[in-house]
Formats: sequence, C-alpha cells, structure tokens
Amino acid sequence: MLTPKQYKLLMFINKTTKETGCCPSFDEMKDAVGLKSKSGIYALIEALVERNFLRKLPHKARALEVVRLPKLKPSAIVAEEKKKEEALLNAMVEIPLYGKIAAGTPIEAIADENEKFSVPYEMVRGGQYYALKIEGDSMEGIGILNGDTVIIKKADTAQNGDIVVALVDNCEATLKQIKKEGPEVLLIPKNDAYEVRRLPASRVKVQGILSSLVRNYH
Amino acid sequence: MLTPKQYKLLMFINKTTKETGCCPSFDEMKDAVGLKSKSGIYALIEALVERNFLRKLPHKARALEVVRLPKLKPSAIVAEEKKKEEALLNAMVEIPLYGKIAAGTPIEAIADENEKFSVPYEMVRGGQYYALKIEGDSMEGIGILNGDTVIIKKADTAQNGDIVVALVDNCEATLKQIKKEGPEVLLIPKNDAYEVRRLPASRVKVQGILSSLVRNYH
DNA sequence: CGTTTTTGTTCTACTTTAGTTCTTTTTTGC
DNA sequence: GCAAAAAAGAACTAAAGTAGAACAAAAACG
Repeated sequence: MLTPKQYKLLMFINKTTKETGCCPSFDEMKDAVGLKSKSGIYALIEALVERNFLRKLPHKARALEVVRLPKLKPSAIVAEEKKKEEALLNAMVEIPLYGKIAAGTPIEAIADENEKFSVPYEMVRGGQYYALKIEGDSMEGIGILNGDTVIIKKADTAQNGDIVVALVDNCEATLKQIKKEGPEVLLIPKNDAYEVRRLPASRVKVQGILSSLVRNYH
Repeated sequence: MLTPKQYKLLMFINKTTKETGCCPSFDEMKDAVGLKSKSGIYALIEALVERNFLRKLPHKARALEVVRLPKLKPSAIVAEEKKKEEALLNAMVEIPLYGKIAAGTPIEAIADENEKFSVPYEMVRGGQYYALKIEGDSMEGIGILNGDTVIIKKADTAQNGDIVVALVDNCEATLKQIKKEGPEVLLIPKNDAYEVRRLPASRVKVQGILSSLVRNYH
C-alpha cells in the first residue's frame, strides 16, 4: 500500500499535528524522516495526497490534513519496530519510586514524583509499573524484608492469594496478601507477629500486584 | 493544519474568553502573541475563520467565537512517549548467569557461558559480577528463596558474617553465611532444617559475596 | 444626543518562512 | 553495468508574518 517512507511521513504528520496542534513544515518533515532535501518530502506528500491519505488546502502553507491512516504497516516498518523492541530488551527503564510502604503498620505511600528506580525492561513489559521501598517486617515470612524494593504492576483487581498494594480507607497503603471472603477482604501479613485484618470490601482498594523484588546487600 | 502563530492566537483567544467571559481586543491579542501591529492579528484571525476555528459576528467589536480547537493528545501520553524514547538510551549491563547454585545441598556451580542476566548498571558498578539462580531453601531465613536470582560480586576474601559463594574441595559451590573460627570456617545456612558445616579453612574458597537479589513473581 | 475612546478594517511595504520545480547526483534492483 | 527510482541541491514562487499609518465603525459616557 504505502512505501516505508510514505508511512513514516504520514505517521509523523499525524503525530505532530495532534501533539502540537499545528502542521509541521517541509523542513521539519525532512528532518523527521531523515532526508536532506525537502524536494523528497514534496514527492512523498504528492503520493500521499494521490492515495487519499492527506489533503492539502491549496495555496496555503502548513495546511495539511490527515484524511485517514493505513490499516497495515509496511513490513519494513514492522521489522524496524521489532528491532527497536529488541533494543529495549537490553535497555533499562525508569519507573517511579513512590516512596516507602509499610509491610508492618500501614502508612501512606508517599507519591514523590521525582524519585526513580531503574529496572531491566523485561521486568516491566506490558503494563504500568512503579516501585516501593519496603518498611517493616510483616512480610518476612515470604522473603520480603525491611529495605527491599518491590516492583508493583498497576492493577485494580487481584486474584485470591496475590500479594497486593492495598489502599485502606483511601489513606493508608500496605503490602499484604489478599483474600476475598464474601463481602469482606482479608489482608494477610506473612509474619506471625502481625494479625490478619478483616475489612469490608468497600474500604479496600487494590492499587497493584507484586511483580518483582530487588534487594541490595552492600 | 494551523501555523504556530495561528495556534498560539487561537489558544489565547480561547483561554481569555473562558477566563474573563469576553473576547480580547486586537490590541490585547497583539501583545499576547508578541506583535507590534494589530494588522497581523487581523490576518491571523481571517485565516482562523477561513479554517473554521473561529467565527466572528459581523459589525461587532470583541465578538469572536471559538468554533473548535485542534485535537490534541493528552499531554500525559506525549510525556509517556517521550519517556519511552529516553528509556532507549539507558544502558544495561549483562553479567554471566553461571547456573544454579544450591542453597540446600551443595551442587557444582555450572559455568554456562552462554546464559546472561541483565541488570541495571548501578547494581554492578565497580567490580566483577555474576548471577546465580538459587535452588533450595537453606537461606530462607534471610529472605533468599528458591528460584531467586542473586548477584554476586567476585571476591576471594570475605568478612565474618557475609553471605558468600563458597567453593568446597574445589568441586561444590554453595551460598552460605561465612564465619571464621581459628583454622576452621563455618558455613551457616539460614534455615533450621539445615546444619552448619564446619570445615578446615584450606578446603573452602570464597568465590564471591552476595551483592543483590532479584525475584520475579509472575 | 453627540462626542470621545476604543476597537476593527484596509492598505502599503518589506522580511522571513514555506512550498514548488527543475537539474544533477546517488542509490537500488535487475 | 545499466536503467529506473530515490534523494540532494539550487533556484524560484508563494505564503506567512511584521510594521505603521490612516481610517471606519462600535462602544462608552456625560
């Protein structure tokens, strides 16, 4: 349908008009698709207009409109994206470190937007993740220790038995195993020194599921 | 679609109309977008009317109406995409994954050169590191569980109390806490079901010190 | 009401930015 | 290695933006 260059240009035009609200100029386009002369852009745009992907208001500058987008990506683009994905596999990703969460007595999970935690991309593929620093020993029984960093996948539902970040009464967050019992929810610590909390389901919100754990010794 | 100036003016008109309840005058607009003459504003407005972003009630002053605004992506999405790009630049380091090590009965640390484990660079800064997969439960007491991956810093000496990879009789490697007692060395599991091994120092070689731990839950 | 002030429109002249067309060069695929 | 396609580059045309002034129309005001 489209050549890779045409596809790439069309996507760039679509993206920038949506992001900035105004159409890019030919020079901006040539930089974006990696050409050194805008005559090439002209040819690509003519082709896209002819195929009815773009419309241009005649005798106007910066006046292109995306008519439609192709359903299929050119195979060259698909291959390129696969390569990018592979590159990501060897890259690191920063996820927000939202602060400390009690594995003992519950405290608020403080949302400090500035702190970041770096993890391998594979750990956080497909989904939104954040990190929390464990404070307390209530989950010691399953090897989650004071000072560990846990990586949480955002979710608002969980299976019975999952370790979840649970928000109680909209003000205190805690890491516990969850178990549903009819209209009630059990928050189960993994340390005999702590007691299971039994709460009406309405007071408990799941904010994420434990996905990984990282501990540094020295 | 729009030129940058047109976009800026449209946004200004939209904003002030909503905030003050009445449309700004041409002079206010020229100050807002940084022009010194309002004739330019006139031209911009004509262009916006022509593109159907504005409507003006004829023979009225301060009588512009915003018909529509260009569709923008939510800024959150824009920011997220930018972050993804930046993530590509973040480097990860691959360290050898030497195979499974018993945290229970000792087995050989199999040196499989091909397997790699990716970790954030910060975790393995300054020193040589390798990864091992934990098999067994002998270190459960300090939160090192079956299936965990531990990151070991190469070293041939250790402090009392360190968790080390110890090679016994040059053939079996195991992860244990180490303690020196005169001519002997104690290898201490952290699970009451296992017994402390007491060996002459000559039979035990330290091959590394536990540095970090990574656990994946799902 | 008519006068003053504010506001909008038009015109000219000019600069900058953007789009088009053409020729030459490079790349690509048989 | 040759023909076709793609890209680069220069030269040109067109549109957008800038500025100032003159003027017309609408709003404000006593």
